[in-house]
Amino acid sequence: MVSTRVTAQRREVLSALGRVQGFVSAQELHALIVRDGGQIALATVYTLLKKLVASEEVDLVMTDRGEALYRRCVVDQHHHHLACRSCGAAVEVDAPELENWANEVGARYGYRDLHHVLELNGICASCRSTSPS
Amino acid sequence: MVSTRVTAQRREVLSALGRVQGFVSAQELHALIVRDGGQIALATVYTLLKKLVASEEVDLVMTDRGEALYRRCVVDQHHHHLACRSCGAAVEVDAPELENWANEVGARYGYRDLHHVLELNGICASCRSTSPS
DNA sequence: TTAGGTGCAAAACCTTTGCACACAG
DNA sequence: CTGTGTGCAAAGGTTTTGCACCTAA
Repeated sequence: MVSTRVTAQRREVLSALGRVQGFVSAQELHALIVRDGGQIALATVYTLLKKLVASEEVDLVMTDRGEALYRRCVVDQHHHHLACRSCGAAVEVDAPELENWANEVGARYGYRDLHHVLELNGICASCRSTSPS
Repeated sequence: MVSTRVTAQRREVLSALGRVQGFVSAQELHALIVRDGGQIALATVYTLLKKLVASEEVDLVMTDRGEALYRRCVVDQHHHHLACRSCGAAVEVDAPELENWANEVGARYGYRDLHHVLELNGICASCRSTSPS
């Protein structure tokens, strides 16, 4: 069976994600949980986050340094991210037209069961004023 | 002095970047160069790519798996791919509206130097008739 | 009872670094 | 000559995996 057990660790991770605003790395999340008295292994944090991302309960963004940042999904529908390559600040963006366009294109070429991934990134205003480059 | 020497390796990297469409990882680029008879160390590929990114001659994006992907900076519009998850067959697709939309969204949130990566995938017609999943 | 969850440590991964040698300018 | 570039291997960081034990349902 593909059930999902409610363990203390799972509760800790979800709780910690709820206590944080914005994105957090797996390591930071683990540190936060332990710091607050929770008991959980780093590997378990990774495992849980991976599942949460797979089930679309958590958003994932990558840093320029190759670090994964996680955040509890705010919006319930399919959306994309506009992320800052410098500080990681991200905004959720809807792209209704894109969804339609993707399906049209897929249909045109006979593709079914379509998925799409869109990643938008740039340098946000505050980073531009902070680091003159 | 901060000069830039034209070495065989540097030429190889630039040449390889030119031969590739879209984004490539450092490792793939290294493999490509070696495969084509070039002689270069993986570490050197990383070193060169890092410099090229710093000097804005090359674009950088991160994968969900924490892998860095590089692409030679080009001003002309790029295209996207519609790939089959089963057999890998891919079609090149233009998305002129997407380019505009991406820039609009970026501007709305004060983001500059925008990049975007769009990946479309599905199951192609021939795979659907061949393998009944 | 039993299948999924957890912890630990080792392994896998990509990337960076230290240092000696090579070579473009 | 000079100092940048290169190669190698070892080290760095993050994430995954193997395996034995644990536990929610």
